[in-house]
This record gives sequence, C-alpha cells and structure tokens, in this order.
Amino acid sequence: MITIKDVARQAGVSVATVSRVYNDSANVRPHTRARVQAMARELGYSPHGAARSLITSRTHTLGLLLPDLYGEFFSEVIRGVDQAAQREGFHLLVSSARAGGPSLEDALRSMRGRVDGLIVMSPDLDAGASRRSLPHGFPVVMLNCPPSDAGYDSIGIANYEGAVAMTRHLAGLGHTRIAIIKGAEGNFDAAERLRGYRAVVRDLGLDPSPALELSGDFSEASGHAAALRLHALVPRPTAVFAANDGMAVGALSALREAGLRLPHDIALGGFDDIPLARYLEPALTSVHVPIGVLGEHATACLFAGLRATEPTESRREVLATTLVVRRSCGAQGGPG
Amino acid sequence: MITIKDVARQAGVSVATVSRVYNDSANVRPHTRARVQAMARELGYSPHGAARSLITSRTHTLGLLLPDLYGEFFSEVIRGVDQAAQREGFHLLVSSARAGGPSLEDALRSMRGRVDGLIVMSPDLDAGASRRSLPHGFPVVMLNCPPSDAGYDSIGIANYEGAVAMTRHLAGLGHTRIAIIKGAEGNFDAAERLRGYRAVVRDLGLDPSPALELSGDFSEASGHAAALRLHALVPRPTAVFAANDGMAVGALSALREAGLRLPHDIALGGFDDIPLARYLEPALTSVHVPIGVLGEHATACLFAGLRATEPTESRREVLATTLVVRRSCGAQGGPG
DNA sequence: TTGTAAGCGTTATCAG
DNA sequence: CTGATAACGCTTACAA
Repeated sequence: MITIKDVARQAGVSVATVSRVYNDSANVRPHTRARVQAMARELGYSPHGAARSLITSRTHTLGLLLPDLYGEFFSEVIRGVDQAAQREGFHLLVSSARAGGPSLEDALRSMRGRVDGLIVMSPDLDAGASRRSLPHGFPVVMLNCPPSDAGYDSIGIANYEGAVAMTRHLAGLGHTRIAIIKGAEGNFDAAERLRGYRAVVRDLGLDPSPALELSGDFSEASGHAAALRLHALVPRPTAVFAANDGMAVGALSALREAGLRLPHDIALGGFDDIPLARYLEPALTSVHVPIGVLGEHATACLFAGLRATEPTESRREVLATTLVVRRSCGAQGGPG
Repeated sequence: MITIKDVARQAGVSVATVSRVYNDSANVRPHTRARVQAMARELGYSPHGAARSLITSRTHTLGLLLPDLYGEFFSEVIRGVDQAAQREGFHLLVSSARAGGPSLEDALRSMRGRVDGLIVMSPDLDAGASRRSLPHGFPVVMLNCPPSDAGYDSIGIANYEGAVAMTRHLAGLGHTRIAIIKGAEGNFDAAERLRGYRAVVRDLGLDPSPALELSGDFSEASGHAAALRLHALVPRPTAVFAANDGMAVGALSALREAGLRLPHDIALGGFDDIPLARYLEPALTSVHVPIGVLGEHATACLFAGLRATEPTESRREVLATTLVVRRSCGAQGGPG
C-alpha cells in the first residue's frame, strides 16, 4: 500500500509538505500543491485513517450501539443518525449487541480509539453494569434508555404520554374493558407504556382486572399468542392496546383467524407507527414516534458534546409522540 | 485517556508484557497475567484501536457502502452483513453514498486504513469511475452491481429470471396486455427486470406496445404516478408488473383511488417481496429476494478474500429468486 | 515556503 | 518468561 512517503519522494518534497496539502494548510506554494496532488492521484494515494487518528486523536467516526438490527425501528434510527453524521463528515460504526454476539461491554471496549463519540441504545432497565463500562469523560448519548443517574446526555420518547393518549382514546370510544399486550420484561419503554395504560385505567375507572394485562416481548409472534389468550377471556375485552406495532400486527392476524372482525368486534391500537401501520387492513391506529428524528437529535446532541470544551450538565430530551387515528380502533368507519 | 504504558507502570511490568496479555500470547506467567489484568480493569483500560490497526495493519472492521439507507431492502442487507461479520468478530463501518453526501469515490477514499475489506453496492450502470477509484489489491465484493470487467468478486440476484417468472405467471392467468412500471433509469437491476419482462412479451406474443412500459424510479411516489398514467391507457392493461414492491405499493393505492378493485379489475405483481408485501390488501404477489442472505453471502465472500494469501480468480454468485403468489394477481381468490 | 524530527499507542523482534 | 526498542503512517512544532 502506498504511503505519504512514497508521494513525498516521487513529488520531490518532504512528507510534511504532502501532509500540509491534505490538511489544506495555507502555507503551501500553489505550484508545489499542484505537483503533490498530481502525484498523489497518479499513485492512487489516500491517507491512512488509523495513522491519522492516532496522532490527531480524532476519528471522524461515531459509534452506534443498538440492541438489535431487526425491524423498521432500528433501520430508521440508523438512517437518522447517518444523515446527521454525514452532514458533519462523520462515519458510522454500527454494532448490535444481540444475544449471542458480544456483550454491550465488549462492544464498547472494542470501540475505543475507533470512534469520537457513542450513541447507545440499551433499553434494558438493568443496564447499570454496561453504563459503568463506558469510558469516563467520553461523549455518550443514551437513546431510549432509562433516565440514568450517571451523567450522560440522553434522549427518549414520550412513552407514558403516548400510552395515556391511546388508552384515553379507546376509552373515549366507549370501551371499558381494554386489554394491553405488554412489551418485553425489564424494558424501559415497555414499563412506561404500561404505566400510562394503568394510569388511565385507574383515573377513568375502567376494568382493572389483571387478566387484561397480557405479556408479550415486542415480537410479532408474542402479539399473536397474546391475542389468542385474550380472545378466550370471558367476558372478552372490546379493545386491545398492543405496546408496539409489531405485536399489533401479530394480534391482528390472530384475531382475524379467530373469526373476529376489526374494528366491529374488537378495537386495536399499536405503538410506534411504523410505516407498515397504514398499510394494514384495517389501517392501524397507533402512537406515532418520530424515529428518524430521534436518531438525528441524538447525533446533534453528541456533536454538541464533542464540541464542548469543558464538561457540561447532562441534558435529557424527550420527543413528543402523537396519536394517529386510523380504522383499526373504530373511531372512523364503524362502531367500536 | 489511559494507555498501555499506564497499565505497565502501575503493574510493574513492561508494555510488552501488557501487550502479550491482551493478545493471549502463551508466554506469560499466570501470576503476571493476573496482576496485569487486575490493574487494567482497575484503571479501566482498553487498547486503542487505531494504534493497534496501525501496526498490525488489520482493523477487524469491514466497510459497507450503500447507495442509500432508506427502506427495508438496505436495512435487511445491513442486518445480514452484520450478522456474518459479528460471527468473525468484525465491526461494520456503514456509509451511504446518497446524492448530497460524499461521492462513492470520496467514501471509498476515506475508508482507507479503517477497514480490512469492502462491500460495495452501487447499482448504477455507469459506475466505472468509482470502480477505478478502488484501491488495487484490496478485498472488495460488489453487491447487486453490473457484472464488472474489473476483477472483483460480485454477488447479485436473478433479476432476469425473476422478472420472467412473474411475467409468465401473469400471462398464464390469461393476461395479454401486461404493463410494467420500470425501475430507475441507469440501474442495473431495473434493466435486468425489464429485459426479463420483454423477453416474455416477445416469446409469448403479448401486446408489445411501448405505451405499456411506464417509467418509474423505484420510489412509492413514482409507482403511484405511473399507475395513474396506466389507468388512462386505452385499452387499459389488465395486469401490471411493478419492478419493485415500493412502486407496487404506490400503484396499489393509486389504482384503488381510481376506483379499480384488485385483482378483479387489474392484477398486480411486485419484486423484492419485502416484509410489507404480505400485509397489503390484497396481499402482494411478488418475486422473493433473499435480501439478508445476500448480505451474508457477500460477507462470507469477503472473508474468503481476506483469508486468501494470493489473488484468486474473481467469482460471481447469483442468488435465485422465487415467485411468491398471493392474492393481488388474482391467481387465488378471484378471476384476473 | 519548506524540511527535520518527535511523537501518537500499539505490536513485534530481539536479547536476556 | 520478560524487557528494550524499532517500526506502523501520519501530523505538527520548530528550524531553516
């Protein structure tokens, strides 16, 4: 591989000069600059990233640590982050901490010296250990994580408020027995959405029966299974709030297979408003989450941290969610 | 930030010993190893990636260059690549070469010294320039690119065969005026799919009218627009083959808004079989593309190249596509 | 305006 | 089994 030395030798200048050309240092005679550039092009030279980072201690790369890469949610986050990063000329080192792969801790460790900052999404409530493994004084933004005691910037979405809005909406349509299909155990978002549901059930005096809280894990399959259990309840709930759209999709097919018609026989609402939601039949009422924006804001927040000369107060930003009413809840096109 | 020197000093050993511990060199006394590890943990040390890469000239990172990050297709590719990369302990440096961002050439250049190999997806037919900018003798796998004269490994999908299967299927249902909504101009996949369509039109003596070939660019909006133009044709085609599912989605809503019922009034087929396809109403007949597998195979191919000690013959792998018949084409549930 | 040379944090080659 | 020390490719004072 061809290095700065080769270019320097061939162009008849010192390595310092070649370096200056590549860092647009003003102090280079136009003629010299041209010769260097010509030679570099001819030789097909490009600077060695690692060597550069080593001396400048800046990588122009930003690490993105996700719990998984499956589904539209993560894909949208990546897109948002990439977009914002690219505007600043930054690269993206993506890593997923799926079960079976390296632990969050390992992933963090192996990113040392390869990234200038980190966006970490780790919605598990017991992520204290991983937090401790974050290098101290290193720019980090937590995404959709429990509000942490540690001093990291964090950004999340209005889970509680979204769940409240959805549950209230269903109640407003006349439903009093509203079931919820819960998200993954130990997941912060899931816990918040459940909290919102319960608050409304309590405040509005709806049926508080524990049987109406079905467990799920955010997967389509778990939504399907929960809907089956729900269908067997006596009396059957007249509305279901799935804690994410993936489970709503599973529930939708299960309910239909069970012979129920939506929204006539039962109303359904989801959470996230993934692109798929509006294409379902009936189109899915959901709580819209600006996923791409979440990624963009996280990135902006990270850059702010990168530019800060001295440690600042840690901030927490919460993105608003909005209820999107479609046909699956029966507010339009049929009685609930 | 804390370096290997700090650990060495505090542990009372040389940096060489610390390094040996981290590279599990066998030649370290268990007691020494333990002391080093303890000190490293206490200090929160982790090796500096860039420094490591500089001397070993291996980054344990793999570059993935995509034309865009929008949509389920790319998301699935990323997932497939990540999965295969993670199995080998590799990281993923993702970059999109969208318009407005850096050019493919720039992106490639800036990856020098940061990755051990590259997976490049650049379906534009005129990507000759970018190909020349690839460092020579560097492991590269081309994804969904035109079969290149250059000596790179490449992997793609059976576009032509898939389009043939879809068009034949529609013809087999009795359609003779089959329209196509074409993919982006200058795109290799689009060209191949069109070629497959035309071959069947010719071979089966279907209506070859050029008016039946509507332009599109793979976007949902372009599918919508094309369907509107198509709807105005006299006589109206009885079947439409959209060159990807995104356009099929757009076409579906346009046709429905125009008052047509699918598949009764017009049959529709897509390409890619994105997850969304089976949730549409009616469910979309499509050509299934194993997108995740595409990413995995590309990665496997890259690793093979990485391990090769001497340059090997460049290989081309083509993944089979399969027709997935659902209700939108009328083969099931209604006359075409 | 240009060149010389000292690192950046590792690993690898030698000695011991 | 362990310790010096020379790279790796680059940037950046400091000199010239």
